[in-house]
Amino acid sequence: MEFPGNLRFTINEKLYLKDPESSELGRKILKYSIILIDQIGFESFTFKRLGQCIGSNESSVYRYFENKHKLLLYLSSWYWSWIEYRMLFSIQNIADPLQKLHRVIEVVAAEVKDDETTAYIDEAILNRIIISEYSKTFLTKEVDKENKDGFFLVYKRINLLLADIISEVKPDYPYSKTLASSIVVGTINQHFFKQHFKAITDFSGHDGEVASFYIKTLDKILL
Amino acid sequence: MEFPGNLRFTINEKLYLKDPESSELGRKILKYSIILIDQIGFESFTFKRLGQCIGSNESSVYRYFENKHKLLLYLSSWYWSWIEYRMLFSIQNIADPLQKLHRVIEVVAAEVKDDETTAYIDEAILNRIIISEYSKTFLTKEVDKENKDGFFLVYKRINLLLADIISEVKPDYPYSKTLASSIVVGTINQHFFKQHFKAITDFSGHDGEVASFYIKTLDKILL
DNA sequence: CATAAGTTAATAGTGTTACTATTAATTTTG
DNA sequence: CAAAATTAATAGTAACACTATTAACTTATG
Repeated sequence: MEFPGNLRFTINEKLYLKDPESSELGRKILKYSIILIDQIGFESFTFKRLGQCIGSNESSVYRYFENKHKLLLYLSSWYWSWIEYRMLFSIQNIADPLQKLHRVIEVVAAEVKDDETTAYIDEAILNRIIISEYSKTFLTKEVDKENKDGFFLVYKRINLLLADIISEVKPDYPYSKTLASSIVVGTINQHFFKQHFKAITDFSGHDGEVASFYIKTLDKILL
Repeated sequence: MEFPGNLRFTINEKLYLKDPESSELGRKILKYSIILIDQIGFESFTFKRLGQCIGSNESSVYRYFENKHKLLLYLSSWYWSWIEYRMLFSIQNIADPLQKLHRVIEVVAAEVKDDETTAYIDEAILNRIIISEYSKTFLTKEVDKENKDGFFLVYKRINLLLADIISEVKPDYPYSKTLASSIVVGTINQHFFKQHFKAITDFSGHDGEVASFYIKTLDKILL
């Protein structure tokens, strides 16, 4: 797949105080927060450590993001926008619904290799962060308020895109949204189990297993 | 369903410093930590606030649990032990594998009404905590170490019990474990979506919807 | 070109959290 | 009943999340 270089997505403005893509320091914050969260985990990640990491300090980071929760929401929005883009790209000019379904599943369920879409965002590492940290963005007491603010819009759009394709494959299927959402979140869970709870998966470790499980399962459910 | 009163489960000893079921204060800690975590969320929950809540203080709580993460793991272990017990109970003397599968799904996927199993644990509230906090117990950098310590054993046992029943229904099905784990974690996700991301489900809000979705889906996959 | 205005970054703080060491009070036991 | 063991509260510490203030540097304007 070939993508235009230096892709940019529109991110909800309420997620940042100053656009991190607009300055050198901002791009450094994005790049190294991804690396640092992956390395030490979101709980141990602090703006102080990030500041040290980029040769700046805490309060400079605070001028871009209100707190680390918003930063994680920003990175997640970026990730899901990138997935959405690739989903739409992968089904361009494809007419057959089943074909579309399979391609879209490949995109959400695939292991991500680093891709040169942007210089300051390493998609492979970001994918690991989403696997282990994404659910923390909505498993909070503020979820309903933040949902109203549109912080989960891109994520929900991806779920509905998949649901629509499911409906194209089988128009009378009554659970397209539930099925879609259980697959999108399911792929993330399975990637985690594959790495940490091997006992409760049948995967042997090679690429594309998660996608192929969901494709086979969907075929049985819908055909 | 009828259960013996005052049920007790064996909880991994590494999860506590002093057995909370062995004293009045300990039982109060269990009871009110469940209520408080549900009320304010796990992030805002502190031992100081819990101490105030039970008319005691912080350091007394620390004599029972090393930190709030271990307390959450304790509560989760209790919850999954209770689910496992009810799963096994529900399939006693049932010979038909498909019947067993359906009953077991009803147990994992059901909304929990308070049950009088124990005086100091409100299962309905605990179920809400599991829905919004359980994944935080394993989405940490310590997961592999804690997995070796057996902190997730009961959870994995439930997944494997379901996988075994799937294999009984269809012995040649190659993904029983993956399917089982995607259902157990899927039910929890769907309950959350039902409450907070209604746009990505097809549920209308009445009881048993999640269970019935998974039962129908499993029937299509396996039969 | 000088100076005001605006932007950026660092210092130094505050209140809270997570956790510990110490001491005081109570209960158990020989 | 005294010694030993257990329990509980006080008082502390280091780190964290976040803010107010000030210093420095850049840009705009008369």
